[in-house]
Amino acid sequence: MKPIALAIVEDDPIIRDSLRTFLGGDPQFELVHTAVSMEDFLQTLQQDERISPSVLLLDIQLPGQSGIEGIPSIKKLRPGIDIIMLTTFEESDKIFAALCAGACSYLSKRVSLVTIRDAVLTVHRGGSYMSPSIARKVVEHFAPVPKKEDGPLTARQQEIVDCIVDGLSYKMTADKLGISLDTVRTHIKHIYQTLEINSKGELIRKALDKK
Amino acid sequence: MKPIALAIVEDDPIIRDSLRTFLGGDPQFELVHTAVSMEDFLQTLQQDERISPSVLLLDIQLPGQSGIEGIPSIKKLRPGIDIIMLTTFEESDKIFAALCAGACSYLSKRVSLVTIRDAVLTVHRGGSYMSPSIARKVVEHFAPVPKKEDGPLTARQQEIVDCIVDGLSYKMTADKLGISLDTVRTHIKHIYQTLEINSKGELIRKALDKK
DNA sequence: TATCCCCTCGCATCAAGATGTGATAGCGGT
DNA sequence: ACCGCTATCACATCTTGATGCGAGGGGATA
Repeated sequence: MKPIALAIVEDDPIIRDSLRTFLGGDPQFELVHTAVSMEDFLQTLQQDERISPSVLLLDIQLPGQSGIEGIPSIKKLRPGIDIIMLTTFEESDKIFAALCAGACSYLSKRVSLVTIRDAVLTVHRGGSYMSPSIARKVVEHFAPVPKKEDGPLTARQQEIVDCIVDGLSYKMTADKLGISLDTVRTHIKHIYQTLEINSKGELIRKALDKK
Repeated sequence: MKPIALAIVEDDPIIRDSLRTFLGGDPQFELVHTAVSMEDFLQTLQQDERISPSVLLLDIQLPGQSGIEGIPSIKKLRPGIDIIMLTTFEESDKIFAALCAGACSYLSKRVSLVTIRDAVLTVHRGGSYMSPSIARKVVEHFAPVPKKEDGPLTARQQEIVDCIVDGLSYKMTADKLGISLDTVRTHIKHIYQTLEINSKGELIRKALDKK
């Protein structure tokens, strides 16, 4: 089994050294690079093509460019790299920003070195490890609340909305539903009042959002 | 420490019994109910208010109503319950459907009983445990691919699109960007030509689709 | 320099949408 | 029988959007 090429970007010397010692001393890993800032790391990747870690432990809070901001640049230079974010805080915003940018795991720094080691192994096997509390935030993103309420619109109103969202004009909608143009207008009026909006654009967005 | 009230819904007698034996024999848990189908379980919840598990292990593949379909009903009867899905397969569709319905963890049945036990404890502490391969699918949902291809629009055009999609009118867009209404119109015109569309509605849908 | 693309702006016109006032009719519940 | 809700339609008015024609300035490039 070839060792896993590993890189670390972390500004705190204490944490950096403890990671370096623990992971670097493990024959499963080969610590190919350690940097103290995004700028540092990116420059190294650019200058030396041979440095190609397969997993990166990346601090989220860095002086200068933050870890999250740097992810796109890293991915551009080494597309296949798997990124594990390390963080002190567990703010939802940061979590989602990091995941959207392309991170594949998100760990609180409070976890043990063993957990971090296992996370690296897991990620390298194509998995993903999340701290439990972070995972919970992620799943809550999918089901913000048992708010499965289908809009407070009547069946007829929903039909009109569907037509509009399908790109039909009022006229075409009227034809399709076999009613008059003015009736469509009236429905739209009521729909706007109900949804507290006032333009077709907002209607389409609302309708598309909840799908 | 009070034991965690636990329920199990699982049709396979072998898995059900092994869960029952292992978890039921652990003093950390109190196994308040075991059902073989959704229908069974829902009926029990309805008939006996006292049965109020705080964590539910729910098979996804059940005869009759599936586990996913049943989640809304369960949540309606016992809103506070934390649901851990158990599954044989790891299809993205099912995973997301379950999470959207309100499940808070998702486990492959291949994992060990110890892992399942730990997942229950984790969930009860307000966390969430995901099998690594499932977690990976979840994170990929956020960053489908480094497919950051911004449409064939110029930077300026994209700014206008963003405004429109944000619900602004041409007038408001013009004000926000500090240009004239006519200029916005001109941009829109070009954007429509480029994207081969001819209405604000289509623009919004296109823009929203690729996000 | 000549050329091309992009951003900017103006005017004009017609279509589409937003909004108000009002009216008729059916259906279900009190 | 009366009330409330929904669906239907009409007319009027004003705003917004779609589109065509034209034009000047700036930057990049051949």
